[in-house]
Amino acid sequence: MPKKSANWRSRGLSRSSGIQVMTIQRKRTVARKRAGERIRRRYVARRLAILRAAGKSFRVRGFAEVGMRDIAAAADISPANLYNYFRGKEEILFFCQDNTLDRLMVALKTARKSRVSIADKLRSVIVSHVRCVLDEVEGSAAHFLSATLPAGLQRRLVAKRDQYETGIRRLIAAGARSGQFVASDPALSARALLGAVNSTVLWFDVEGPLSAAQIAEGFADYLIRGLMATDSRVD
Amino acid sequence: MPKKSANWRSRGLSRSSGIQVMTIQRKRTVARKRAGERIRRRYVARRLAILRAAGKSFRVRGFAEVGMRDIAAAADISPANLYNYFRGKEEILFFCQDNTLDRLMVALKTARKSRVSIADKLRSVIVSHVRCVLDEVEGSAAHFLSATLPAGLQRRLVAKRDQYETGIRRLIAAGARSGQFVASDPALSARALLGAVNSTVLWFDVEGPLSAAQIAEGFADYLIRGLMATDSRVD
DNA sequence: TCCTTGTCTGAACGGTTGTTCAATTCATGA
DNA sequence: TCATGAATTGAACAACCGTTCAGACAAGGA
Repeated sequence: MPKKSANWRSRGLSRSSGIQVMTIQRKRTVARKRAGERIRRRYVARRLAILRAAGKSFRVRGFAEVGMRDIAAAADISPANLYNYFRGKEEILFFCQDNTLDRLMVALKTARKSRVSIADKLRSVIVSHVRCVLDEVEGSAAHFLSATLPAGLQRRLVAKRDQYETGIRRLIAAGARSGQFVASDPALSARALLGAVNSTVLWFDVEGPLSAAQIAEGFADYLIRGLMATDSRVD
Repeated sequence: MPKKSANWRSRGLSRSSGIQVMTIQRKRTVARKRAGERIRRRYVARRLAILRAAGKSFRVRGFAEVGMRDIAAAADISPANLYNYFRGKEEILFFCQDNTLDRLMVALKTARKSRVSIADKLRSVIVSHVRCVLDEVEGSAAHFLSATLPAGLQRRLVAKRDQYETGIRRLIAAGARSGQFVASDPALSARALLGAVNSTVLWFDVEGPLSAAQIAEGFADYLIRGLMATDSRVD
């Protein structure tokens, strides 16, 4: 890392989901007075395109192996221009993973609210998870957090990930309490389950024999069967 | 990568398991005539120490994040001296993973030969696998092959890994044929199983609440239960 | 003892990395 | 049409990487 990045041209809309990422954001340009809507839209679109390109690269080659010049090339942009949209490489990774985690959380909450059995809720979560991380346009391996992020960003990602993991753990625990699932350590089962689904990014091939949906179904079958109490089996 | 490493002081015993690694090995020193046993032993001991130090670092921080200077520091040695024992960083990673894969294969073969049920064979493999990758002295995440190795080494590792995976797949298929396991896609189940056990290296903490053995047992319970046919359940 | 041989190291090399910056092009609103 | 500011870029920077190398050091064998 060459230099401590000092100042960055703030944009007023640095985070589309509203959360303030960096603690200090020195403003080079004064706050734009009612910035043009088209400009703003083009800006967020470019931003998204970069995130997609970077996410895809990270997913197939790993964070450390992908350079800024690679990301720039994948996004059809000059390396320097990346810094108009992100503070640096680490922030790009942060948004990739943060975005994926948000989508996982949405799927979790949706499943929790649905009026089906706990097993079916969990199945829905697993299927969504696999499709989410394997999704070609927005996918990102959410659980492979390289420990190289700055402490603050890292802490926020880990917190969100833990929230997700806790949700799954609670689902498993509830299933056990209701007698539908076998009694076991929910933390351990959750970790095994997540480890399995996350590992798909390591070998999934878009042109391979199995589609993401097929993998999702197969994994869900296996991973839920392992939780089922014997006497509640239906098959 | 600064330079194509050209010549390297060959040692005659470059590979303890006998397989020739590099195709060309220019000899700087003429073949040692009956080299002193003490010298030889000290040499392989240092070599092993380096591998252990490097493996531990790789496991907790990842291949790309660990520099030669880190490995050297962890092994209490100067960076330059590493090159007396290995051709370079990539070879160190290769030996780490190759060694782990060898140990996994041994466990697999042992389990296969034992006269127990297929489920118990698989359980033994899973338990060995978890303990193997979490082992503090020699552990290494065998399935996280960074694609940055030179093609030749990479090919050999992948071949060995596939051999292992096929073994597990066969075990699952055999269980299904015998009616002990439920019918499913063995390839998919094997991948899920391996993904789960390999992911333990990402969160395992030596000082955490769960020992490696406990994790191994818990994972084996869950992952085998998911394969069991309903009517052959005993619990 | 001396000579040989292997072990070890500090300093450096070339290359690549993430990042910055001055300058140029482009788009926009008046 | 022009002026303003955003968007973009090539070139450069400092830091770090894996690696090399000449030479200092230690240790056996004679």
